[in-house]
Amino acid sequence: MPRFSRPKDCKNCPYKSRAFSHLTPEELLKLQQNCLIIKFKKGEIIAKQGTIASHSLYVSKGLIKLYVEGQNRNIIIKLISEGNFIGIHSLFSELNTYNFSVAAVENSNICMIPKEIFYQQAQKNQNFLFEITKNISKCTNTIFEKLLSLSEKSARGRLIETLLYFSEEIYKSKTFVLPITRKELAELCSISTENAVRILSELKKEELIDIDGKKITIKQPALLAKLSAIS
Amino acid sequence: MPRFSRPKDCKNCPYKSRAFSHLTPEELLKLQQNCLIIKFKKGEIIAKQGTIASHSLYVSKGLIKLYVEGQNRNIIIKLISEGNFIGIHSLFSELNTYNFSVAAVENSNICMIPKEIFYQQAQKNQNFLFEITKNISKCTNTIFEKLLSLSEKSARGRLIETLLYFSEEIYKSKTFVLPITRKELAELCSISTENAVRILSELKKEELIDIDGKKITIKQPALLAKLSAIS
DNA sequence: CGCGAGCTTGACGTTGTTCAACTAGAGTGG
DNA sequence: CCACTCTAGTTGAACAACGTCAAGCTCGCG
Repeated sequence: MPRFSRPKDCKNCPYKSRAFSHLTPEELLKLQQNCLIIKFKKGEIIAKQGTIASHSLYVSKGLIKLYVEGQNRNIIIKLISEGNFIGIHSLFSELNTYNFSVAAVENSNICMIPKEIFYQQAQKNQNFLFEITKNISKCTNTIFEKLLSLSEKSARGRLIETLLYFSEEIYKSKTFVLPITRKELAELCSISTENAVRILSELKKEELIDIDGKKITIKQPALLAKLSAIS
Repeated sequence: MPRFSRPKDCKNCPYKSRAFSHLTPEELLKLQQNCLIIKFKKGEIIAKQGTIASHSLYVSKGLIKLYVEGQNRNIIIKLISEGNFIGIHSLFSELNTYNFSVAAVENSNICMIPKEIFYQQAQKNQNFLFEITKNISKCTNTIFEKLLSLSEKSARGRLIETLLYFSEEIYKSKTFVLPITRKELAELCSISTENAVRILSELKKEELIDIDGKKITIKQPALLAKLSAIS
């Protein structure tokens, strides 16, 4: 099985970005012809901190993590699911090297368009660029929220916040299967693995959640939301 | 003395944004005619967290702080000096309310252009929007760096980093006068005021810096840089 | 069957916050 | 002009939160 391919029909792709709906059929075709879909297996690195951002990256299938390699441990900035660009702001910043790494959390397909083509398109179509700009703004807000969370909340508050994020935003269900390891969960909250495990155990003991391996059930969403807000 | 005025000659303003150099004389004039310069005294609030972003904000004189009001204490995200937009990403995000507050650290002049006018201009002139997009990307990177610093470094490391920032980036001198109080310095590093004072005293005792009230001298920049990186 | 990775728990030390007390200087009103 | 008050700055001590180290456990895989 080939590890890469050309997209067949971007126009009718159910996962395409809203930005692409602003393009003319010709413009879309041009991007399609220059786009490569690369398949990444779980755990594989998609982009590496410090390398030059030569392509736009877009998740067309799967789940990836955007993280920074620290001296001791990594920090996961966020998970990105299908239908979203990855760190698109890096393409527009002065120094165009990635200040983060990207890896596949699940088997994923990534659409890659050369930076120049993407740039040309942004220069040509106002609404496209506008949509990209909004995208970057949203990304800024996400990081902003994370900064606040890190600065204001305790480890417990951040972990609860993350669990609710999975439950409410990603899976939209009170029961879900964590797609990541305990270590990654900890890295996502910027706490130690041991502390993450400890807090999970406490929350179970307090009957706020239920745990069965990677299967987690939110038992008291309202109370947890309150706890996350104040602690 | 009036607290607000219309700009007289944006074209020749020495502090104007690079984005404005992409405008035609007519476009610039239109912005100028719709722009208000508001004078804020030290300590006054320029924009309040939760309110709607109705104008673009630009620092044409002075120094301002962009901060978030927490339950216990504030968190200063960054200081912004003259020649820069303030939280421009808020203008382009879905919900257009500020998720931060802005206040004058020194007496400052702020140029305000109604959002609609600014938007129209962005829609009309490709290069202008492109420059704004780069601006937002840069802002994202700044917050990103702050997030990393907060997650990786100790209080001591963050404080040293901030001192070096003032010395190297803002004042470009080994001796400078802190424009902010100890409390604000602490909020800028996301630590308690007491801890900030304590660390400053330690650094003085260790002969790494010198302190005389708000006047600070960096005595061993290289060593401090090293300390900031690893701690 | 043994090995390693992921997970879990306990013990302990470090870091940083909070509380409390004190000082210095600036501004205010009698 | 002097007492008063308020804020900023400073230092010490107690305490809580969190990370680190160590040990053991389970499960899947070679």
